[in-house]
Amino acid sequence: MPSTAHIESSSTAPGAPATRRRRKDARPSELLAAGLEIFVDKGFAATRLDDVARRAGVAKGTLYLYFPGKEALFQAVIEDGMVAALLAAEERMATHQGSSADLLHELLLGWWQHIGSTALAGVSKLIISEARNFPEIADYYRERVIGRGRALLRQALERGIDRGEFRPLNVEAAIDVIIAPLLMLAISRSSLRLCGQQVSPEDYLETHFELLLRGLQPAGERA
Amino acid sequence: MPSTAHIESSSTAPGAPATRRRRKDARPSELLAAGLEIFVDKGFAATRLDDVARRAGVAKGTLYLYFPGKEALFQAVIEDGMVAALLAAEERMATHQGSSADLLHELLLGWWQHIGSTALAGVSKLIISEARNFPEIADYYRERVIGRGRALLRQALERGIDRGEFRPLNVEAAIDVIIAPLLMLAISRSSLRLCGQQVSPEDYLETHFELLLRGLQPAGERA
Amino acid sequence: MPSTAHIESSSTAPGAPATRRRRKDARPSELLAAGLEIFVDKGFAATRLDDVARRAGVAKGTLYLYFPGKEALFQAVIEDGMVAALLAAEERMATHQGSSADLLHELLLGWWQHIGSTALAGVSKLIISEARNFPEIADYYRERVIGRGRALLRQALERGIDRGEFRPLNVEAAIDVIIAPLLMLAISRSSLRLCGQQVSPEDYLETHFELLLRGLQPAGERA
Amino acid sequence: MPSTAHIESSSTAPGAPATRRRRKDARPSELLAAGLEIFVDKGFAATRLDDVARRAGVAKGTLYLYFPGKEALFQAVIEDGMVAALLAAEERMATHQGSSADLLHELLLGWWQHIGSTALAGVSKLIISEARNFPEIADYYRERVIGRGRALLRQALERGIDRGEFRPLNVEAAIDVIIAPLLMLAISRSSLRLCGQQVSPEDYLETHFELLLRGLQPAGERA
DNA sequence: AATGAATGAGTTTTCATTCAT
DNA sequence: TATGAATGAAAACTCATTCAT
Repeated sequence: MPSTAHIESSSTAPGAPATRRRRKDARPSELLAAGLEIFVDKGFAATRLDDVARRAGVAKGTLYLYFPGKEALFQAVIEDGMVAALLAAEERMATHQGSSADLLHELLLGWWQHIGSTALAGVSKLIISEARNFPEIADYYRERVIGRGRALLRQALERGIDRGEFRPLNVEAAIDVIIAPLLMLAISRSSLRLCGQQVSPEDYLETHFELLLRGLQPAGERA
Repeated sequence: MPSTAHIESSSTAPGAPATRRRRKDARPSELLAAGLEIFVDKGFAATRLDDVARRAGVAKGTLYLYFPGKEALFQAVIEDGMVAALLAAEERMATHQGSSADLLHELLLGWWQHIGSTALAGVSKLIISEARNFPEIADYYRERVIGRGRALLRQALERGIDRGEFRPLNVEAAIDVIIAPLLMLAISRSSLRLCGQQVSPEDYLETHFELLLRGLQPAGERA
Repeated sequence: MPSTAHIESSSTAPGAPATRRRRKDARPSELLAAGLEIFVDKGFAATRLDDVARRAGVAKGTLYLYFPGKEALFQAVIEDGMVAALLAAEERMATHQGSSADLLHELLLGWWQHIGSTALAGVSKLIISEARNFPEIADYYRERVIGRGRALLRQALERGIDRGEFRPLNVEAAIDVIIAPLLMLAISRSSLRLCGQQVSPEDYLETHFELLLRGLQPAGERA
Repeated sequence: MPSTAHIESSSTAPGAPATRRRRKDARPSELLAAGLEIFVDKGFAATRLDDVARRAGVAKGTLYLYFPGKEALFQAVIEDGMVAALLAAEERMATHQGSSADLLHELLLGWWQHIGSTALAGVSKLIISEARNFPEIADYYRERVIGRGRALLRQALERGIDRGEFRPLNVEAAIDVIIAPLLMLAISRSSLRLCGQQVSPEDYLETHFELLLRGLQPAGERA
């Protein structure tokens, strides 16, 4: 329901024929949304296709009209989520003009607004839970999604270091350290608020940013 | 209930009779270890008890002599892991005398040495993956394990702030932000190195610590 | 019920309007032909109505406009095949004037030309495969088709015996023995050439006839 | 039930322990027998594994302890039947000493006694019905079983021709023609007595033999 | 008339759990 | 205690049949 990956072009012009045309084209995304929800909730093995179908408002058999099987649905769910996440990420990168600190801030908040706080956050938990059972999917996710995110951060960090805004440091390690709290936030929300939930996501992210910014400052500068 | 899953060989006391030590005690821990491994690998639902038994070197039926069912085994595995983790944590807290920075460093490294790098790390992934399916377990874990870890960190942070070694900040949020990279490291190792694996765990942790320390420094001080 | 399955193009009368002849009549025979092909190939249970429809070039739903269900289609296919086979057989029996041996030869070859070598041969395999699942159909087939064939042979044999062209023998048993190679040939072609296929159908039938003729000769006569 | 392919060595010495040992070793052949019966009756697709299990007196799941799936059971059933049939055939071939006519007679009757009249006859129907769905099985059957039968007949015919007992003729075609009534008899019994059933199998075979023998006689000889 | 999306009963298959040995 | 054969409930998947368009 929330943020279905495909932004349904339900915008059939107001004057369009009332003929509620066969659901054919809407179905897949309804199923994907339902699948995402339940897969995230229960995991792959514990998810019953019957439940997915019911949540999507169709019968079990209908699901098989659109996906050849459980695994295919799972893959489609992930892929769909990834595509949406990447689209969201790309948009973020509109050439930024401010300071590197601002850019960083922008990245963190942007992630939260367009991914972390949406249903897409669940994909992360899913990948983590099922990585061992679906290594190819995990690989793909690491390359495409994580990789993209890392690249964005790398750009920001390196620019900051070049400009003397940030102190030199082990960039790759830093990237991972910066991403971790984001992923944990996403996971936590999909899991059962294991951590990072004693405070609001906003405070959490703000604190993360503050610590990070000071942590990156060149020696001798003031906060 | 049955003690540690991993620190086996505890009773191979030199003077012990060559006769195999009472299997009764050994079996459960072998089963727990096998269970942990496979549950972490596959998740609860996808784990076949048959596989667990085989890995433990017993027949499927034997498992039922020690645990009333799959779920009970799962709970025992988690509990066992948690107990071990807590024991490891407590030992760490021997009244520390150095600076708060040192204490923090000690906490991070200690976690790595006694938990993050051991099989116990898998428990985190397990909890995350199954939290929604076993809310009580997740609750318990959050209170006991995460809670304990948070308490340790809180102590360290508050002491540092009190002593003027750290700047004042949103402690609860900071705790979460500090823990996140640790959890991600643990999870990552149990999953398929989704992140935090471009660099060695040591570099990763060191970078985390460096960033953190500077991030915590009172304004005006030099790194 | 609807006539022959295969002798299509019957009404392409020269003077017919260019407008496609009423489809209504054509559909069933297309469906029957498609049904025969696939039922023979896969058997009743393994045949998907979807495939039959596709092969007939219509949608699955269309099939239900002409037949109330799968079983009805099956029955119609068999019936249609039987009717066609009987028509073919009757034509053969135009009062024959030659020797009984010639008549026999005529019967065997005629069977081959009008049934054995056509799609109708498949019906035999179908009946054999499904007899136990559709006893009424098998009964009907035995009475009508096999019975008719047996009658033709009986006539020929008895005429030959009466005229002294053939030796007296157990006519009923002989009929079965004579028919068997024909049926096996038909079946074999619909199955996967299990036997009777080391040689051409023509040689096979010729050898059958030769053996038979000598076998029927009165004692003391030369071949 | 009749003629289970594996002659169960139930011959556990009379004094053996009464301990009805786990059925483990008896199960497969019970399942094969049950499978043969039902597969022959219904065909592959229409056979429910549940029924096979029930007929074998076990639960559905048990079947899977011995065969990985429906298709595997099917293959095993065929293979088992073939092995038994071949064994029966080989025994028949004890060096025969009489006339070629006697040998032929022996072959036909022997086939009836050891195959045609037993449950093995059903395998033929099965192969014919399912040849198109399981081409490899059909191929194997043609080579091994039919091929073996043809070889036996070929030997007999060629010997007879060499000795002048039979007239020269197209041996390969003759083989097929001779086998056909046997196969039809077997099939007929497994199907619904479509033919060859107006008379007893014995009369049928006797008539077949008589016709055949006369049909094979050198020109000029008396019956 | 024709279509093909949707349905759900029916089968195959898996696996936690039981229990006789 | 330990075993592993047996069970059957539960879930994936198929496909004949229906029906709104």
